[in-house]
Amino acid sequence: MQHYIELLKVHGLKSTFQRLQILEAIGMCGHKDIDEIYNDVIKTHPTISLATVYKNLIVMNNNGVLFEVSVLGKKSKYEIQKEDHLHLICTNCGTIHDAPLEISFDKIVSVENFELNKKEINLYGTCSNCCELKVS
Amino acid sequence: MQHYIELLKVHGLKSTFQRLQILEAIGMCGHKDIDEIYNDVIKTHPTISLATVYKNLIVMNNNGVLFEVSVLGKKSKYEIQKEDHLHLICTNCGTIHDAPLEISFDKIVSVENFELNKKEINLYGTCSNCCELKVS
DNA sequence: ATATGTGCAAAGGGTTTGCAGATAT
DNA sequence: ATATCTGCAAACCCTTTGCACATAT
Repeated sequence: MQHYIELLKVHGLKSTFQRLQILEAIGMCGHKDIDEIYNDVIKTHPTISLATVYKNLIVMNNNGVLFEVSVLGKKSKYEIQKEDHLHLICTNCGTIHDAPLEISFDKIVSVENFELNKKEINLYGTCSNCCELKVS
Repeated sequence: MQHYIELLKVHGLKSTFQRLQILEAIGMCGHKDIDEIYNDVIKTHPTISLATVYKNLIVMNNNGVLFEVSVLGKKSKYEIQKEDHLHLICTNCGTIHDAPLEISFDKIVSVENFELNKKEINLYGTCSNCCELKVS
């Protein structure tokens, strides 16, 4: 909680109850799309507006408080600012799992003279949980 | 042209003039979003409907003829089926440049027991062209 | 011959916007 | 005190859908 207040302050955003609830909802499981966030937040704040969630995701994304993770064919999910990692996206159950990114793109970036700002490494497939279910 | 007819046939889709034009438009520069494709195709086929372009992008994507490349904050672009590669996406001019993907994700995938089906590696930044323009 | 594809127009639905009142600093 | 944020409702507009006609195989 205090942590999120700091995070918002660092990025020049006011700490509203709504923003903190949104961050709590995302932090709980790592990655959530707007509907999951909204359905989570209305439990503790029944009068929050979906428009407010939209506005805050945009503003917090623009200010680097959280990041959008695009998911092919689905709505984007959002995660809280964290160090470099890749995403294992299960196309069966929809969960996203973070994994360490031990890869450097220095070579290709220097060859292409590309000024790198942001990486999005998404691997799609079936997670271990869903693999087990398929077998049994 | 003949190449695209084959490509469609291999994936069980009929070769219509509209589909071939869409593939031509994409093939011309590698990556295009729906509006760019539509604006290209109407030059040679003024009566094509935007709905037809939508339907065909969906159907050709589902059948593996082409692939969707998600671009954060913008509309997805589409590319024709090709071997593994990564994308250098310029946030200034919007162009996407392909680069070889000399990386294996075998290790992380086996550690996580993940059944990998599809990779999307997108690097965002400023391309060499736009870098030069900024300096001068 | 017939399963598919196309074009049109309308429906649908997610996202954005404007504004008055509320809130954080 | 005041700049910012929230909630509501309406507007927006991208995307999808249904249907009659056309086309590929």
